[in-house]
Amino acid sequence: MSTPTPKSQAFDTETRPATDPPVQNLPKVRDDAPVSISDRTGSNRSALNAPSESGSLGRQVAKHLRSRIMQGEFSPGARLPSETEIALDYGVSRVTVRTAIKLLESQGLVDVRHGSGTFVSDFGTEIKAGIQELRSITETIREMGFEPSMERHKGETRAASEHESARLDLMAGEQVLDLQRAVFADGEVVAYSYDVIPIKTLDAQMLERMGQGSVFKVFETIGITPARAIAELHAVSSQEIAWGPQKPEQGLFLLLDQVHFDKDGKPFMYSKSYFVEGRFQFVILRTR
Amino acid sequence: MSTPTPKSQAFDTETRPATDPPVQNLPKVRDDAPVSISDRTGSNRSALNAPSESGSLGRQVAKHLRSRIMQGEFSPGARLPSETEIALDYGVSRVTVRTAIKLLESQGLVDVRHGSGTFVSDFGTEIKAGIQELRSITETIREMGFEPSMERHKGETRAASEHESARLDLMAGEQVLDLQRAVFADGEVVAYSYDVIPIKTLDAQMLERMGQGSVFKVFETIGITPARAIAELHAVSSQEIAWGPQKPEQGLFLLLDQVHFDKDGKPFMYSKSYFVEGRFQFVILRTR
DNA sequence: ATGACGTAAGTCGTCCTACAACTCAACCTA
DNA sequence: TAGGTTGAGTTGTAGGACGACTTACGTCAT
Repeated sequence: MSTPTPKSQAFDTETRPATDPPVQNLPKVRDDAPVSISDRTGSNRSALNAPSESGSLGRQVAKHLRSRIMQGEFSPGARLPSETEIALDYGVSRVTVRTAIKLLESQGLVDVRHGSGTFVSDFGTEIKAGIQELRSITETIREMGFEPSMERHKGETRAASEHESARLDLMAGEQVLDLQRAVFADGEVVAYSYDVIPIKTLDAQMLERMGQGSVFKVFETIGITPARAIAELHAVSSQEIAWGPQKPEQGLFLLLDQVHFDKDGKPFMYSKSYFVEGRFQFVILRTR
Repeated sequence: MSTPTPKSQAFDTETRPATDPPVQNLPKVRDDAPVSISDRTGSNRSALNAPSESGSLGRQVAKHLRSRIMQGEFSPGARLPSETEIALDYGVSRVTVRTAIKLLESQGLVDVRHGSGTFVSDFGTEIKAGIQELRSITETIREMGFEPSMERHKGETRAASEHESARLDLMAGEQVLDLQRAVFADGEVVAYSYDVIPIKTLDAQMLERMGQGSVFKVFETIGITPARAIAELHAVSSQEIAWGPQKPEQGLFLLLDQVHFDKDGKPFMYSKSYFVEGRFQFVILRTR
């Protein structure tokens, strides 16, 4: 990156070809050299450039702030540095910092008070098991301090049911992978997962790998990133759901019936997750 | 407040004086007379100033846009006007519009695409029963197109249990109002609500009014505005919960066990709402 | 001393202006 | 016709300025 095109300044590495100044528009000058600059101690300026493309700057900052909060750098109730300070720290504009903070606020992580400051929400850290955050079950379990594991009970291809076709936006009778697994936390069963995945999005090799570990990991390798899920909640009492030696006696479950969408709005998985009542704490932060 | 301090300028009126080049900078005068100005046709400029104090400008705009979307002015998948247009329409800056849109985005109502525009989310309108939106049950029922009603089954004062004291941050043995009600939609029972409210926040007159209608309405009259709730979800199977002629046979409920907080972070109500399974659709939009 | 009041500094909210980065469709060229 | 280029439109970020609110502190009269 010879002539440092100010694109995403700061966090280097970036899309731009290493070759030369892309002739943007007109004589857009801006001859400043937005790099170098001696590193102030404690600066978070270079902390952002994630693995690869991580969304907008604001989201990157939000992500980083979030992890700082989660790791206890700011304890619940504590005040964050002012927006201006944070902006200087990360080397971004205050506008960007504000979008980041707005995001965290909407997630209930912080609490912005006009004229006073931004404070870490009192719950905040407990919330991380919250449903509204889209993440895989295994991921959630691990963050709660347990060791997740899975056991495949069934994994076969079949034609999609009418209901499934509707949810996944498929042709009638299209083939799907029917995956049934038990989910464990520290060896204790916490949920039974029924996943349905359209075959067409997978090649043969994927089918096997879907069994063990996180399904989402496999999706990532083929460029499918989960962006949203729309979920329905139900209480279920049935003996037909669980299996195996740890099958719970009373057969009472909290059902999360959800369709997953990628960032283009295309559905790529339909799953019913039956959580054994009492083994898993679901928390929702409701805001206005 | 004699001298009309320009507080929330904008609607009604307008920031800039129609007179002449605003001097800005140092001698901060601002001698404008903040009224008049003919109404452009179709302008939403004056649509904001709600009942009274409605939060920041950005939130007001968000609220108004939200209702426009809900009322079908923009159908799912449709593109909203550009940020600049909306800003002109409401007579606010683009920054403000952006904060509003960010809010709607975080609620899953719209979908912002860089370089392309802002689109109404495909689900969007279904979501309005979503849990993460904090609103009273009656409000939710009404928005779903049913007529809500309530029936008080019990309403007495007693000492708070240990568990309740912990949740509500009370002294041991403090008095609370124990309210038990059945919730109906178009005459059909959909939920059983167990509410616990500290007495100290109420006067005698309030106690009666708590019985009928929305509890939140009563709270509003004494200046308590619900800002957040932290809720736990459970599946419950029991015959001890419901009562009355419409008592459901199988006794299967989705329990929303929640503590409500006002904007200062003080808990003011602890409630357990048992929703009769199958009668009420809970939808959650999960995002990352 | 004490309490009411005004003042000033700090911080979030909004505005303005100017670009940068991205998308999409129309156009042009090979 | 196929493919690349251009340009207009839209969201994202920057920077500077000021309004509105909160808080702490100092002043002053009691």
